[in-house]
Order: sequence, then C-alpha cells, then structure tokens
Amino acid sequence: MSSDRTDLVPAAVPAARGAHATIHDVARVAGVSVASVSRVFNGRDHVRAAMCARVEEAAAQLGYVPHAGARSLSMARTGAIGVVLPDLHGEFYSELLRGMDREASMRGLGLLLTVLHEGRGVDTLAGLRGQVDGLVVMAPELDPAVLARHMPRGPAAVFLACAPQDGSLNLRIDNHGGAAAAVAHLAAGGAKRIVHISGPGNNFDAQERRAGAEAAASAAGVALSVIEGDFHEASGTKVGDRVAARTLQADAIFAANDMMAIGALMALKRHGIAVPEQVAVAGFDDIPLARLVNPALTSVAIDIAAMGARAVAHLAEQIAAKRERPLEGRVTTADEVIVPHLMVRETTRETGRG
Amino acid sequence: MSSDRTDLVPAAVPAARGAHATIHDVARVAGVSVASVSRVFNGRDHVRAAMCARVEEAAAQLGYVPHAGARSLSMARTGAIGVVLPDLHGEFYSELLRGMDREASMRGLGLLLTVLHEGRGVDTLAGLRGQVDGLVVMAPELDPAVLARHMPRGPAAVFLACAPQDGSLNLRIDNHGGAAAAVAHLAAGGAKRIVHISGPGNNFDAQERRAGAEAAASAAGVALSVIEGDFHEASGTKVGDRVAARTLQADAIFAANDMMAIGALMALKRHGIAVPEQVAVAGFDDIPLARLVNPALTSVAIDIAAMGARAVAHLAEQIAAKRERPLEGRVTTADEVIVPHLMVRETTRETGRG
DNA sequence: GCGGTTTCTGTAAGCGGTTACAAGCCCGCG
DNA sequence: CGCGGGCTTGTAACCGCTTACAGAAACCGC
Repeated sequence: MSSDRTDLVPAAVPAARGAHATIHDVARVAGVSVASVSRVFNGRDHVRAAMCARVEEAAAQLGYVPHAGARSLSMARTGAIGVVLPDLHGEFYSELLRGMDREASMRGLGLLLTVLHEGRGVDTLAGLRGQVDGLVVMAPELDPAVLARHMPRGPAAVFLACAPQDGSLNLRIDNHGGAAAAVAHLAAGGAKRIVHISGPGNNFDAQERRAGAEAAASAAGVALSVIEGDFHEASGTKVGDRVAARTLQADAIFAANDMMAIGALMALKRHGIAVPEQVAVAGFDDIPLARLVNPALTSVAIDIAAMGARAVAHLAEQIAAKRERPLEGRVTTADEVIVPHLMVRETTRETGRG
Repeated sequence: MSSDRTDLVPAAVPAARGAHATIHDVARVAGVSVASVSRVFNGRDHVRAAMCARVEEAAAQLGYVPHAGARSLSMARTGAIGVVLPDLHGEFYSELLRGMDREASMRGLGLLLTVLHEGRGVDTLAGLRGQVDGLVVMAPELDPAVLARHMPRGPAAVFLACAPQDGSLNLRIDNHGGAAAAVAHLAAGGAKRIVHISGPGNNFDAQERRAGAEAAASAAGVALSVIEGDFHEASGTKVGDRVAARTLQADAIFAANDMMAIGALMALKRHGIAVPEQVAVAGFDDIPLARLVNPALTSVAIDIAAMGARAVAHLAEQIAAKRERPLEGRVTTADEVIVPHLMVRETTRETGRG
C-alpha cells in the first residue's frame, strides 16, 4: 500500500497503550518493507548496515518485540516442549522439572506443563499440536494403548518411565533391578519377613518394582508380603501402624517410593519401634528429603534431575533430526535404561540380626 | 480455488504419516467450506445437523485436531499463562506449581514455565508475547525497574511475592509480620540471643523478613544478630556449626526459610546440641518437609499451593476483564496480602529457659 | 407463487510473522 | 557507456484458523 504516503512524517502509530507494535508498524516507521524488518530480526541474509540501523531504531522506539505465536505459525516451530506429568505431588516432580528446565533453557526451549489429573487430561494431549515441538510424557498409570491413541501426530515424543511405546524413544528406570537390590540388601542385613508397600496396581513402575522385590525375596529365601499403597505418605503410615501393632509381622519394610517409606518410618518411631534395630526401612527414588529424615532413609537412588534433563535432551535431538529430514516418520532410537544405585543410610544400617 | 475440482472423489489427502490434516483437508473431504468446519468445531452459530455430521465424520476419518498455534493467532488468545520463577530449588516451588496447576487446569489454561537462572532470562520475558495470555511473575531478587522494563506490554500480569510493581496486581506475603511473630515467639520462649540467618541481601522477601525480625527483637528487648545466607541448606549448616562451636553465641536461630533452618538444625544435632533445650530453631515457609524432620521444625506457615492458585485465579480474572474491555490498560486492583501464621513444633517447644 | 425474513453456508480478509521470487540497485569490466 | 552479475530490497503468497459479510436457501403468511 503506497496509497497513504501522507505520512512523510513517520506518524508512528505505536497503538494505544496495551497493544503491541507489529512488524508492519516497525516497517512503516523505518520506511522499509516488512520483509526487511524480519530479516534484520532474524539476522540472516545480507542486510545493509544502514537499513539495519534504521530498523533497529524504529523497533526500539516502538518497543517492538516479535509475536512468538505468529512466528511459530509461519516457521512451524514453537520453541516449546510439552511436559506431561501424572501429578505434581512431592519432591520427585520438583526435581524432575528442575532437570528438564536446566536442559531446556540451555537449548532455548520453553516448558509447557500439562498435568494428567486423575485420568482427566488425556484428551487435552492432542490439543498440544501446534503449541509444542515435542512432548516428554510421563504417564505410568495410563494404558499404553489409550496413551498412543491420544498422542498428537505431529510433535516428536519421548516417554519417560512408563510402559514403553512402540516407535518412540522410551527412557526407562531399571525398577526391577533397583527393587531387587534393595530387598537383597534388607535380606543381607538379616531381615526374614519383609513387607513391601507397593505403588498403585495400575502403575507401571509400581508393577516392576514389585516384581523385582518378589524376585529378590524368593532368591534370598525370605518372606515377602505385599500391601498396595498409593505413593503418598499416608499409605506408609498405615503400614507402619500395623507393623507396630503387630497386626502385621515384619522386620523390614521396603516401600515403592520414599514418601511411603517416610510415612512408615514416622509411624514406627511414633510407636517407639527402633529403626533399624527392630524394623529396617528402605524406599525408592532417593528424593532430597530422604537424607534429612531421622534416621536417614536408605533408598534406591535415581538421579531424578538428570533423568529429566536426558529426556529433554533426547527430545531436542529428535526434534532437530525431524527438522532436517521431515520425510521419515518418528525416529526410532534404542530405548535408554537408567540404572539406579542403592543408597544405604541409617534405616538399614547394622540391622544386627544376621 | 475452484480450479482443481478434479476430485469429485474426495481423494482424501491426509498427508504423509507425521504431518497433520488441516482444516482444509477436512473441508475438502466433507465437501464443505473451511468456515463451516470451523463453526462445527467451535460449536457456535447455526449449523445444520446434517453438515455437522458430515464434518465430524471427515474429521474423525482424518484424525483432525485443530492447530493450537494457528487458532491462538487468529483469536488473539493462547490459553496459556506464563509462570516466571526465580529458580526451581526445593519443595517451595513444587508446592507453588501444584497450586497453580490446580487452578489453571480447572480453568482450562496451560502453564508455560520460565525460570530466571542467575539473572539470565529476564530478556526472554518479552519474547513471551504472543505465547501466553498473561504472566505470573515471581522475581524477588530482581530490581523492580529492570523487571518493569522487560515485561512484555501485551499480556496481563500478576506479581507474586516480590517488590510491588505499579499498575499491576501484587500478591504479597506479610513477611514482616511473619518474621516478627517468629522472633516474638522465640523471645517468649526464653531466648536472649537470637541469630537470624537472612536470605540474600538483594532478595525482597529476605529484606522484609529481616526487618520484621529486627523490629520484634528490639520490641522484646533481646539481642539479634544477622548472618546473610542464600536460602540453601548449606548456609544454615554453616551457622549451625558456628553456634555449636560457640564461635557464635546463640540460644535461638531464626532462618529466613526452612531449608536454612533445617541445615542449622542438622548441624546442631550432629554436634550434639540439644534442640530446643540448648538452642531453639525456627524457619519460614513451612514446606511439607518441616514437619518431617526431627525434631519437627517450627515455621512461619504460608499456604504455598493456595498462594499459587490465587495468583493464577487473579490473573485469569484480569485476562477475562481485559478481553471484555480491551480499551482500558492494565486493570489495577488492590494488592492482596497473604497473612502467614506461626506453626509451632518441637524445635521451639518448651525452651524452658524463660 | 411471491416478497420478506430467518437460517445456513461460502468467500475472503485478516491474525503477525517468514520467505521464495523477482525486481532494483550498484559495481566493475569490456 | 552498456551490460552481466552479485547484493539488497520489496511484493506477495503462505502458515492454519476465525469471522465479518454477503449470497443462497429455506420458510413464513398471504
């Protein structure tokens, strides 16, 4: 439109306070085309210094900042990755997010958080299309088939600690091995009757941990009874109470996560049961809190933050690969297994009944 | 383009695996215009049932899901809010995010996380324009002027627990009152020489808490010395060590947050100092961990999750208001103050030196 | 059966950018 | 001085969706 050249005086129309200047405003004020403004801002192509300066001045004057949404639409790249988590309870997710953020911000990516509350939310997954470049999904309680059905087609995806998805990269925790190590350790310390507080039955990690615990117990020839918990402190408390009341015979408790272990630990202490002398306790995850409780909790340690970082790193690489050769479908890389290690602390030290 | 009507047979072009169908594909397959498809999907306007069915069938067949980015561009509404946090360390932010998510997901909003690492990141704030409808900003260590300069103009904003910004809604914690209550409580318990482990000097909350502590100490006529910490456990440990070594005379420690208090507590215990008999300890925030350490930590409790939820709620309302009357600039509502309450636990109980 | 409504539906102009393509400029060289 | 070619720059066509507007169709009573 060279029609309204009435404004040799730029007439800067920075729009009423509140609205933002667009690339067109900048172009008009600088007296150049929008393409040039775009070029200046994307720093590529050959732009003459003089124009560069003019544009930058105009932009500064108008307080122009590119509109991320518009840019992502035309570039087919949002610069954000979606993080899908089952819940936000406890330190585990705090650590996980911290690791993800570390990696993402290093790569200039944003994190769009989506929480799957109690089954709700799966259907919002598909709606992420066009809002993120990729997805890190952690949904240990979701049926893999249901999950697959709801995944948006476009974005790349990495699955974290849940039932493996075909054709995608899965980052798994060696739950079986970790749990087995913990139970073997308890048995070596003299435990004869171990109670395992498992996670919810529909939780993938919980299933694997339980299986690992059972395998190790039978290998060591010790008794193992399982009580299903929900990963929250309260279910640990309940078991601790029962053990203290002798309603449940046990000289060791292995919980499928730390919060339940801590619940049990606190309950035992409240009832005057000596830990680890009378009952040993071990957990899983090694959240920062584990070493702060008293006595400090033995736990199967996974570097949660590192795991989050890896997931993001893998995803970022997958996104980049896809960008280079968009033809091929999802890049199927070998799954990666995170190997935990047993962190022995006071709740299992010197059980002294061997 | 009615040029390529070669396809009376729909010829469905769902695009190669990986790419997503667009609204045009659906329109073509259903034999209607894109406007109609859009109407069907947005459920408004008058659409005849027959067409509705045709469109839905076509969409299902193609696995069509609207492109969130494109939609947000044309509607000038992203459905996401940006959450700007100083760091992701510890349980505080985990709780905060949990509360924010609760409120946001209830309102159908996504959370785009942005962390301001060590000063870096402020400049990315403006880039959020067009990616979010509003911002919840928590930046207690940032100069308010710097912050104001970097805020994107478009989105609404709520400031959380940081130096108040003019013309925006600020959600503040009564740091002064909370700290004063803690110190008064320590004094009432018999403390004569209190050490306050403050937060970083450039942190707004830290400054207020320190001032509150000092005011209460002088009101109660007890000595208060301040040692600057960094909100991490280690700075508490250091102070605990010094107190235990009598390098620092104190019969009570008040830390500006719980992690430092816990650090001090652990250090004291390690050195065999009886808490609270020899030295009482109190913290601030009342993170979930506070009641789990041994002895359980007295703390100035703020309902962190609720605070996050309120911030999001306020922001959502502001966004809605803005949408109704876009003319007026930022809606300036009265600031809201969150009043903490003292949660007395074992680390200050029965000091017995009154 | 017809004008006047009312109810659908399609066309096309955005939203705010990017970018292929072509036109314009400037330069040196023959 | 004219011309070819390399830099710059502008034009306009997208990206995928919404929506104002106008045209088409259906419905009404007479």
